[in-house]
Amino acid sequence: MKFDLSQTEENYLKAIYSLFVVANKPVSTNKIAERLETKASSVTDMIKKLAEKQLVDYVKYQGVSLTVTGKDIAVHVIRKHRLWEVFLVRHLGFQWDEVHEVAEQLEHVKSRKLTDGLDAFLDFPRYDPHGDPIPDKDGNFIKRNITVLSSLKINEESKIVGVKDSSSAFLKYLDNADIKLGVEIKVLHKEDFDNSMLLLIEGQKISISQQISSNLYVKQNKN
Amino acid sequence: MKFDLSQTEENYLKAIYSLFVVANKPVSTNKIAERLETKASSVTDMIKKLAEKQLVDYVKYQGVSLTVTGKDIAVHVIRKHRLWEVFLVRHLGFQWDEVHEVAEQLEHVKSRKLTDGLDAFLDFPRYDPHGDPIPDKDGNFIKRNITVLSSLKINEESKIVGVKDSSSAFLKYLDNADIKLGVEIKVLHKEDFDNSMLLLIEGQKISISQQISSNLYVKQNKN
DNA sequence: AAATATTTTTAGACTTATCTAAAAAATTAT
DNA sequence: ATAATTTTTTAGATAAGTCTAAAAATATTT
Ligand SMILES: [Mn+2]
Ligand SMILES: [Mn+2]
Ligand SMILES: [Mn+2]
Ligand SMILES: [Mn+2]
Repeated sequence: MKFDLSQTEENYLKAIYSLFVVANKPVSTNKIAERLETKASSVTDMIKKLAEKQLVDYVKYQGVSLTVTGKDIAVHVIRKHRLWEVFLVRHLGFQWDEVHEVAEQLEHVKSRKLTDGLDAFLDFPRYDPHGDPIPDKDGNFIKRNITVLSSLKINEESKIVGVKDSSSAFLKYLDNADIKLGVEIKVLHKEDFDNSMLLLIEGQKISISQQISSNLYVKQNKN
Repeated sequence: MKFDLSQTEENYLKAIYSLFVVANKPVSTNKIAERLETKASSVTDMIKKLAEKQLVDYVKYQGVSLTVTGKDIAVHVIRKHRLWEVFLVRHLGFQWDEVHEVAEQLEHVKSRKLTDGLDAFLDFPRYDPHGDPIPDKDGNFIKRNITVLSSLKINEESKIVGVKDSSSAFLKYLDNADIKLGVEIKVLHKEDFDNSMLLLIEGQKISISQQISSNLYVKQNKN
């Protein structure tokens, strides 16, 4: 079977994929609707279509999960999305909070040669500007050994490697606070009252709320 | 009024634009249908919609032409198409006969920052891989002073600067015959019988049929 | 185990873009 | 100028994707 999916179908697969990754069980109609900013009834209709194409497994009232083919397609779309984000930041002067909307469009362009050519042009980047791993041409991911900053204890040292929330608002906050991916941090203090943290980042002491620390991914230094 | 057109609408504007450029009079429903490989009745429907949005001027049974806004949009889409073609050839290893299909998709991606960023990244190219001029950000074209090779007379010298037919078949023929944009040529002989031409290209004598010579654009050397 | 609340599906309607077949207008030929 | 031909428009259908409102199934309370 030849798979020439619509942008809408691809977006559904991507949504189901990422919801499944966090929940680890069949995804509900409502969750998909919320993610895609549409109505549950529309989701049901689309799911039936995808089930017919054997891209999802669907049991009425029990949620959906991706078939192997469905997952392959979803991962391929994610690959394109993240490669384009790298391109936009590295070569076209985009900020990391500006790339998502454009990548949402570019990820649907269909051309194997384009995707793999872009990958090679960028020298096979392994992470996108938000620290998310980029699947290779066979759909293989790097499985990251990652923790959320808020779970670190006092005096633990680690490196900031990603963002959980990649909204423009959050990313701009990080820019202003001079918090970048790749920098080493040390937890100096944790406030019991509001769970805020005092960090040492590149010689600077910075205090961040739990809202912030729970949306930053870190990789702990082995010691 | 905000213009967020569908890909289909943009393709109609582009088709009307290029048909108008050659005909220099309102474009017929049938011509548009042929160009877009659709049916005349579908074209009539779409034209009505575009007329309502004031992107085309339309008089029943008398054909369509673009309004100023419609033309601006069409030219902007053409700009994107050609910029992407340059990118694909220069940076992703595409051949000039491979770019069109992908550019047809990329031209519909909406982001001013993307288009202008790409333009700057490419160092503001003035021509695409087929020799077609690229409109600048304000929609201004270079008006080329161009002739068709078949109209040259014996002993006239000129430079190949573009292709009229940019089908993959024709472009591949040119590759095989080692006929590239930018090379100087001289007309050695014209055959009365079939209008074929004997050319001198980079020291080589090459004979080409009229089918070929009438699809190559040249710029005559001033002497 | 019923009653209540929530989630999911169905039914029917709407929009965009397309098609075929028929009607209307314009063009060309006689 | 009439007739024949071609082009263009209209009418009515279809498919994709969406919506609202109502019905059905599932989950939660009591
Ligand atoms: Mn993104
Ligand atoms: Mn990203
Ligand atoms: Mn092209
Ligand atoms: Mn071109």
